[in-house]
Amino acid sequence: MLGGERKRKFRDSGRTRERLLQAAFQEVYRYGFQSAAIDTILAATNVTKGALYYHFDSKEALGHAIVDEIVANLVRDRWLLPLQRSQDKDPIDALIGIVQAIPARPRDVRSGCPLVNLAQEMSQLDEQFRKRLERLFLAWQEGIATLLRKGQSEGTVRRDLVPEATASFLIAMVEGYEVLAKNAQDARVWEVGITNIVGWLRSLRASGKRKRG
Amino acid sequence: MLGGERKRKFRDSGRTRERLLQAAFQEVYRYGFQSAAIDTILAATNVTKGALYYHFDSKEALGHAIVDEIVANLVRDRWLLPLQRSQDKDPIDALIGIVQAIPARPRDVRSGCPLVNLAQEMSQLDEQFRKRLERLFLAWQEGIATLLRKGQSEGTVRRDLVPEATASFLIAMVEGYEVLAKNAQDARVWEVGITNIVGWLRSLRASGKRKRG
DNA sequence: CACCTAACATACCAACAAGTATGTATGTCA
DNA sequence: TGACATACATACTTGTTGGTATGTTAGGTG
Repeated sequence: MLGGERKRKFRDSGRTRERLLQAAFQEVYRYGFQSAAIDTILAATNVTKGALYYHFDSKEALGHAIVDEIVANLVRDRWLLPLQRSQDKDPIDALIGIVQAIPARPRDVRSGCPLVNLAQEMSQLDEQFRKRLERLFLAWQEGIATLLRKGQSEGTVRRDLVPEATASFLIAMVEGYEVLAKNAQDARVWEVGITNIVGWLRSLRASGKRKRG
Repeated sequence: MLGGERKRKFRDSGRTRERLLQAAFQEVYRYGFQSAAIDTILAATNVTKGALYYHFDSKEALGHAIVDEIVANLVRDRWLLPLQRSQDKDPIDALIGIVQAIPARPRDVRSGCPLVNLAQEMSQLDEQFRKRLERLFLAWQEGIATLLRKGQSEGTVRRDLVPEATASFLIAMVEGYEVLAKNAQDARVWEVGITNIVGWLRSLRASGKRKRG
């Protein structure tokens, strides 16, 4: 007995917090942090203001939690974990696969990348925000750079390129197209971008392959 | 007599409008459109609310004017005119020069690109904004594509690439790095980006040159 | 069962926002 | 010179915002 799940609809602190975070993320993702309205988040979750301010000290703290928990997880799920999981594959093929797996549904394209959205809006206005976002960017970059280094030592990636700089180049391309596609509100812009990025990725291959040949 | 300039300090409608636009641009550039405060613009210009709403129907109309007049001029001055002026030069060299001429002072890097800032914030929220911004993006892309086409017909640019797609690729790179550098609040990120972009631009050259040898 | 605190709920506030109603001064032209 | 539209100035309204002060209730503990 002692049903762990049943009747846990009320007074489940962790779940309330999680629901607030999710709704807040959606609101911020849509309207930006500054224009995100607390009342909208409350309406979406059927939670009251007292409850929200019990879980989060301020709107700013709520925003920081969104970055630390939700956006960080997105980066992890879409990049860091796939990068780790492809330790045994060809690095370039792995990167191509990851890039092509970025959500390309109209809804995603129209809303843009959460990380870029927040960085663009907040990095100049709130140093706390900026630092948190920079952590994610650096982890992202480092994940790619590590894979590139591995490819270089294995002879599948050109040795003349600097892993960190190349990684940031890839990130810049992805984000740049994300902005373009978002402005165009058109998934085809994104698809063209993917094609171009993939073409560029192929150009990173070492010309004379060592392994397996 | 009839001094055209003297005592034209007051009641100069055009000048008042222009000052409002400039101050509004600065405010929007800094805080974003939604968070830009009319009162701040008024304080910065010593203009009253009645005067502002005489020149602009609404905050939205003010924002549209910023895009149409100020941001459009930035695109024109930094890209379209330089692109036209370099009709006689090697297209790749011209593009490299233009990219390297993008303002890289810390202040510019930290604030980002006005066009990207606005696109990122508004394209999903206000179709009027989006359309105006898209006009600028398309003009930008077309300017680059035209130069690439010229290079292709002259034999200095690779014939296998699609001018429009390549142009948008370049734009995505520039904007992507602009976002990265803005988030890092570090001009060095931008400089690394320029180096990478220039390297990529060189890869667009036709391998065997036809003209001049 | 009593008690206590974590987890909420309600009602309110002060600040600020965009926008407007209305008044006033200025230049122009008959 | 006087009428009149242009170009402003002032004061106000209405709505929204993040935040808070003060309750109330659930649920575990002794």
